[in-house]
Parts: sequence; C-alpha cells; structure tokens
Amino acid sequence: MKIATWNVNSIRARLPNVMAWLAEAKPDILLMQEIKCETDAFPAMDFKAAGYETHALGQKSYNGVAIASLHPIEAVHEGLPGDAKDEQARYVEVTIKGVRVASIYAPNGNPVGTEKYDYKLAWLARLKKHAAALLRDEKPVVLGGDYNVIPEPIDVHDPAAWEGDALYLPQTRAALRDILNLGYADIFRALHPHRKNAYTFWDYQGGAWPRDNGIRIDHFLLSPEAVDRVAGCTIDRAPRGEDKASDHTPVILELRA
DNA sequence: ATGGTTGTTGGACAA
Repeated sequence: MKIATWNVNSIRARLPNVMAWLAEAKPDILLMQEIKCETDAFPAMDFKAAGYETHALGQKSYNGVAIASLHPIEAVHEGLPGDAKDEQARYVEVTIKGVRVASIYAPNGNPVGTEKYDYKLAWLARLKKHAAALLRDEKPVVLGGDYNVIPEPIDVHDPAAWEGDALYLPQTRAALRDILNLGYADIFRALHPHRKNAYTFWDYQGGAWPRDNGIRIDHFLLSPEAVDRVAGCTIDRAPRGEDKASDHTPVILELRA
C-alpha cells in the first residue's frame, strides 16, 4: 500500500498538478495539507472522478487538511484533541484497511517570541499526547504531513540561514524528538540515515529550488507495528519542478500488505 | 540592510 503526503499550498490553485501526479504515481492514499479552502469548497468530485474518495477538514483562507483514498475511509476523527478552543484545521485522522492514518499540518511558529511560537510548541505537545494514546492499541499508525520541523543539520542545505527560525530552534527539534522517543520512527531518515539533500520544501524566493536550497520538514512518523510493514520511503522531487508548483513536494511511503 | 515569491483576497497576512 502506497501512502503519500504533500503540502499542496491551496488545493484549488494546485488541482491540475495534484491530479496529474495522482494519475502517474497512483498512491493508494494521499495526505494533503494547506488546502486553504473551506470543507465545502474542497474539489471532492475531481478526486472521485479519479477513483479517490476524500475526507477534508477545511478552513477559510488558511491551513486545512484532507485525505484521498482508493479504499474505503472509516472512523474519521477531525481535529487534534487537547484544546476545545482551537479552531485551526490542522489534523484529520482516519482508518483505511486497518491502518490508522493522519494528515498533519503543524503550525509554522514564526515569528519566534510571539504567541505563534507558543502555539506551535503547545500544538506539538498535544500531538505528542495523542500519539502516545494511539500507541496503546499496538496497531499500525502512520502520522504523515508537514511538521514544520527540521529534525537535524543534515536536513537543511544552509543551517546558518535557519538559526533562530521557528522550524529549527533547539526547542522545536526537541518537541519532535519527544514524539519520536515515545516509540515512533521518522521512517525516511531511519531508512536513509546519511542521505543528504533529501529535501521536501524549497522556498519560492531567492531561487531556492534551482539552488537546491531546501529543508526536510514533511515527515512520516510510524508506530512499531507500521514499521514492521515498511517496504520503502522516498521523496519525489519532480512535482517541485513543474509549472505552478507547490513549494513542497510529495513524500511516499510503501507498506507491505 | 533590503527584497526577493506565492496564495488568498481584494489590504495585509501567512508561509
């Protein structure tokens, strides 16, 4: 089973790119982030025509997550538990063929020193708590998405340029490690421990893409039962080079049946 | 130091 995650940076602006990629890559499941539209505006019919059923959790203008699947979507949970007042659409979780799968869009957190960074750390702490609860079932769990965290220096082309940024602060990286230390694997890095230039995001500005000035911030975190089934994890750079590209590119996880 | 880009939206804000 092929599961992909892609921050599409507006599903309506990106629909041609996403449909073309689905037709070519044929993932069983696509996790999307930053759909940037309300739930009702999600182009579900376009996905249905391509054979995918969808579940979207949208929000006007910002954020928003969705899941598309060739197989039936069950047991939907909208929103990250732990703060009833949080109205930002950043988490949707489903079960597909017995696998618990979540599409995650963690807060960016910039500028540091504002309530935005506090919200980011609080959100990641909530994710940790929920991720711990999910482990208790001892079933395959796949938490995929844009974590807005650069885990290690190997994951950034120009570390000095990111010093002090909300994506790379020691406290941010520690918040991701807190989740990994529960028993989750950052499966791309686990499979490719020394691979450099394995980026998933290149800024629109400053010629970041042609210079390969990227960062790895889109991750698949897997429970031990999911790790048992891993056949591979790759980054498909091609979509970032297309016309009207998202600033992120897909990460693909392959699980054995 | 500044401005460089894209999307949503119709002036900033977010990334």
